[in-house]
Amino acid sequence: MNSEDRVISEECNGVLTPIGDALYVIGGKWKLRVIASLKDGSMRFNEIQRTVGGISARVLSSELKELELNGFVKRIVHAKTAPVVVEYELTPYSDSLTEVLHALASWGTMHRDKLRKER
Amino acid sequence: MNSEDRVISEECNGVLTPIGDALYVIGGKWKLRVIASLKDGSMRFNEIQRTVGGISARVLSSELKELELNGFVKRIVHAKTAPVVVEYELTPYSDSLTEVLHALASWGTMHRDKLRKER
DNA sequence: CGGTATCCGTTTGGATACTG
DNA sequence: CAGTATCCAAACGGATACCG
Repeated sequence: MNSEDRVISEECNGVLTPIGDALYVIGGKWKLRVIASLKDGSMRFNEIQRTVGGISARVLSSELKELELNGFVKRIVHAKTAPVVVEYELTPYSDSLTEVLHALASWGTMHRDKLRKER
Repeated sequence: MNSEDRVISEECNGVLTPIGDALYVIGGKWKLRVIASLKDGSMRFNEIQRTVGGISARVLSSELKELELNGFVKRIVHAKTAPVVVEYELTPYSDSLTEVLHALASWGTMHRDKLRKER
């Protein structure tokens, strides 16, 4: 990349890189939905699966690992119980996503209304 | 789904469905980036490809078709030119995504800063 | 330039069974 | 319950060639 290309891609549209960064971490079909579902409080594995709906255990498991790795979710094992109870809860850092979640949810609502009226 | 389940999934967390709706339409790796890149004004195919970066012609072509179908983008053919010139521009409806794009971009910026400081 | 067609490896993700 | 293992189908997506 030469200096003129940099001018084009960074000066003219500095929003592309941040959006790319964001999608890299919270993009995909499930991550935001898992986070949103935990907004109401901590939940157990099968509970999340039921709440999110349509996600398989295998996929949910890997999503939760990534979310933990990126600091959005904390995995809590209540030891000394049999069978073991595991809970997932949001970290304070996940609060930083409030605006994103709100914007997305309200856009989704608006869009669905629009489609309904068009039909 | 019985009525009690409905209470759980709709009343306790009515945000999941809208988020699902939104991701269905503007989710994926590229759609928001293509829209963001067109914010600065209409562009031609290869221009978009260069600006977005990392997207192949085949994929960009199919993304643009979906975006057109969903009313975010308008395809404009300047006829009577040889070779034909095609431009893509955002529709007024794509303005409804301003908040989403802004929230995502500013979160991305914040997150990148956070990672940089942690290293 | 603005794409489309084809090929093909990679990734995603569902279903099912299984384990501690 | 909280996952993991395996298998397998479908989707994604890059590379390349090609067309008007």
